[in-house]
Amino acid sequence: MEPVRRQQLIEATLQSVAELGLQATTINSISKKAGMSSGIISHYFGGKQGLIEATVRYLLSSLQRSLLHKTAQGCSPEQRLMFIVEANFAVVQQQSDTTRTWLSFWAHSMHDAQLHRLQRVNARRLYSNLLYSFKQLMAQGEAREAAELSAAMIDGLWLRAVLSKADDAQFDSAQDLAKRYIQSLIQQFGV
Amino acid sequence: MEPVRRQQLIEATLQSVAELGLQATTINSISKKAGMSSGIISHYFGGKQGLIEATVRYLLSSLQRSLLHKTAQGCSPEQRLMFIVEANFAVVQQQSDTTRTWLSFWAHSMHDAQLHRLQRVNARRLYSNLLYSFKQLMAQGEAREAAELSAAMIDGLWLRAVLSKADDAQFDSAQDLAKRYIQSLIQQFGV
DNA sequence: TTTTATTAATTGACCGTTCAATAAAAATAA
DNA sequence: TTATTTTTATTGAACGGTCAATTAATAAAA
Repeated sequence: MEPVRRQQLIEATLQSVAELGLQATTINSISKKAGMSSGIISHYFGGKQGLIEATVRYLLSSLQRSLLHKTAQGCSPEQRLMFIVEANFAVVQQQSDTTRTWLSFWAHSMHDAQLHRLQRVNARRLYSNLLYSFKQLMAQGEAREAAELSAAMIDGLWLRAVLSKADDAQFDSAQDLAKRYIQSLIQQFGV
Repeated sequence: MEPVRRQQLIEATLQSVAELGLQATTINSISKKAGMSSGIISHYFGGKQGLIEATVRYLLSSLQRSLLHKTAQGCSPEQRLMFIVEANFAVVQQQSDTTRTWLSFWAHSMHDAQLHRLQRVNARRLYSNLLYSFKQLMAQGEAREAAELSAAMIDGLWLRAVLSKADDAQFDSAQDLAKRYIQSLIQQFGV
């Protein structure tokens, strides 16, 4: 029963944060959405904080899993870079907007040590995923700069799309810009 | 007395949000920092919400004012673009980090209509400030794309620096990357 | 005195957590 | 099989604390 309930509560949390924001998300708003009692949260997660943290961990591993799945049967470095962009933008894919949920969590990470650790993992992972492929296309020094710039461009396009409450078409357009930017980096620095 | 008190309360709000986050900022934490009673907030701002909104407005106008000041006695399009970057990164300037304060506000804007309007103003202003200078250096179509990409790059570098709790040196390094990126855009698209 | 500025105590709503009670399921004994 | 006990899963009311907002009282200035 435990793994089922944990998953249900995590999904209810995602829904509640997407809808109300982290600020207005309470154990009541979550448990009501999950169709359970409020006490169950403390029972399975030790408290609200534990559930929030588990939810972020779930998002993180989803992102990672989606990238691994796309690159499972090998691909070229260029293609892998495009997959990284897709994975990072496709956080939207699932029902409702998980995007604003990420933003809530990252903003909160500035004042929460545990969440900040998770944020750091996420930022470094994007960078090293990019670096790995760039290194196969250019010298190490250029690859590092390309990875840093690409990471910033992806996050920046994503952030501006989220904040302006962009629709799917606008998200796709931002994703295209990110891809074209990476291709221009390859052309500029590639051997 | 009113304008003095309003300014004091706005600055106390900035301090409190930078220190505790928007989530944990209460009318008590603000009024204590300002050395006043909690009731004064309702008196001058109608309530907590009004004070938060006034604080964001103050940040927005500070940003705009700082750019206007730098470009007061005319400058070349390239130089103006560099000034835009500086203005957007120098939100740090004042004591303590105002940066995480911005992040708190923008995250909250996803669930607050009034704040969302202010965010939209800010995003568009950065874009059109950039566009104005790019148009003097390249064709309109290229200028539009350059402005969009630059805005995303600035925001992305800024976001990653804030989230990783970068120190002043790392912030400067991010700022340099942004400037160099804009220069590369000019070289690429410039007539 | 009248007006303005400010305080500090109070109010009612809501927060997260705890916990005794209960329902359902599983195990054991008859 | 049936009856009984034990374990597991879940509830929801109660508690202590904190929030934003209000308000009557007070101090200072005009």
